[in-house]
Amino acid sequence: MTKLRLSEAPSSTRFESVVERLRAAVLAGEFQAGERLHEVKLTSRLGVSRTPVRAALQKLASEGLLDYTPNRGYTLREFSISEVISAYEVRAVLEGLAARLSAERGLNVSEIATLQQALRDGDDLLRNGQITDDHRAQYSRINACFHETIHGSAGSRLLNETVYLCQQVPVSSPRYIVAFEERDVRRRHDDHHRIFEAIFGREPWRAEMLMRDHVASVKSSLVRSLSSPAAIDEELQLQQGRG
Amino acid sequence: MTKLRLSEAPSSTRFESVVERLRAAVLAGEFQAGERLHEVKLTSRLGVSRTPVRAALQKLASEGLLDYTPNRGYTLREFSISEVISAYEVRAVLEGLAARLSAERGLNVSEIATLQQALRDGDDLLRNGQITDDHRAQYSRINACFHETIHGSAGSRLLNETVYLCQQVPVSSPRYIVAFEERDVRRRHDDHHRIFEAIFGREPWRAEMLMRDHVASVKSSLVRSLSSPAAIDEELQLQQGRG
DNA sequence: AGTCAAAATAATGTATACATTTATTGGAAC
DNA sequence: GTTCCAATAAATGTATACATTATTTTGACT
Repeated sequence: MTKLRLSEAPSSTRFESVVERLRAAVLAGEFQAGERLHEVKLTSRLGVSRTPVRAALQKLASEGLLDYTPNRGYTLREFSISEVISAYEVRAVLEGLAARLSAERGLNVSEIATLQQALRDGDDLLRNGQITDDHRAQYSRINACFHETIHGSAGSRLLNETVYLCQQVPVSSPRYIVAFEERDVRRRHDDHHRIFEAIFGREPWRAEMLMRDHVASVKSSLVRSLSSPAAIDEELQLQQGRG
Repeated sequence: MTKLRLSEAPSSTRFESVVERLRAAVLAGEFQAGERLHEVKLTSRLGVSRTPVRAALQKLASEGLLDYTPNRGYTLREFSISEVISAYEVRAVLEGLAARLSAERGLNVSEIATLQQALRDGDDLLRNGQITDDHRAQYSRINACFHETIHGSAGSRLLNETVYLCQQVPVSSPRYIVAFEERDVRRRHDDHHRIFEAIFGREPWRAEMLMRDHVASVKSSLVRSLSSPAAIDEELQLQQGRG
């Protein structure tokens, strides 16, 4: 019945399409921080009526990307550096919890297979000497798969939803892992091996601690990269648009 | 300009009013778990058009109270006992993080005053021998004030939003603290004193650990109370409506 | 009787007109 | 020139008609 899709669901409704297009526009920096997003202007820009636009704005606000004030509409939220950094802190404790719950509950065979495959894929990718941008992009997918499998195996929908919210904070998204250096990638892949062992071996406390430090290390890398002025400019563009 | 209000903002718009009324209806158990919430039926029931009803449904779905499927509408989400319990786990790690960040950053004078007042109010309330239901209701407010002040002092909006989501899980709301026994209330008030000391004394690690265990102890009490079959029935009503 | 398909029904998705609130503009009073 | 208020413009809030999709019903065919 439904056509075979390569990646995601096809946004059957205009509302969903507008959500994706608006989010992409925001993340691409097409609006300034604090800028107001007028419904009617977006209407002409996106070629749909106000109804799906309004719904999309509400959804993006619920994801934390926009601010909303009754009778005054939506504005692009400002993300301070400290807010971005603390998003990693939040994600670290949540993913740590996911690892602990997963270890307490135990992995099923499907989850074990997926995680082991992700580990092997990572091994293969990092075996060769040099790491290209393409490698980094591939590893980003493997990394997402590894983490998502653990989130899922924790068995808490609320936990999944809160982790999702953390990843909606602009620079906090896992895909920005491509910005990191080679030794960081290798180190994090080693982390994955140890985390899997801890969960597989039913060591909740160790799994939590390892995962927590694993995610927090991304924060550290970000802070380190933000130490150079050029990097700060770069990140600020991503966060706040090219204001 | 704006009139003085006793508690909350007055929901100037129909949309906000519908959100509150619908949420109250859901928490009062006026719908069954998995039941569909038809827009048109709610329209006649609430006396407004579909537009604010749709927006309200979307908001409640974003809070995790409803499920949504495109072209098929909204249904009341089912909350399993394990989901409710893990909501406390999530809240525990998040509030633990809030305490740590608060201790790292330091309390300002206003926050110190608020927390000390909450501690004194609790002391006064618990000094007298017996604890009535009215006392419990009062303590519930004091408790909320204490925790909210710490969340705020952590300085992370994402953290506040994720904690809010945890509290939207039906039975997980702090107001259900009234269900607990007297010695639990006293024990938790003692926790508050120690947590304040840890934050005030800039001991991040200790503050996190204490707060985490503090919130997790609520989970333990809930699990204990769920051990008796009668209590299980009671909680299930709260969760799933009187289906 | 059972199964399947087409028609009818009813729900959600969308566009749009109107209502209400907010923001802007212009001018009178000081 | 500044301040304030009224008038205007423009934005969001709401209702509703229509479009599209999902569900149910009906009836023909096996």
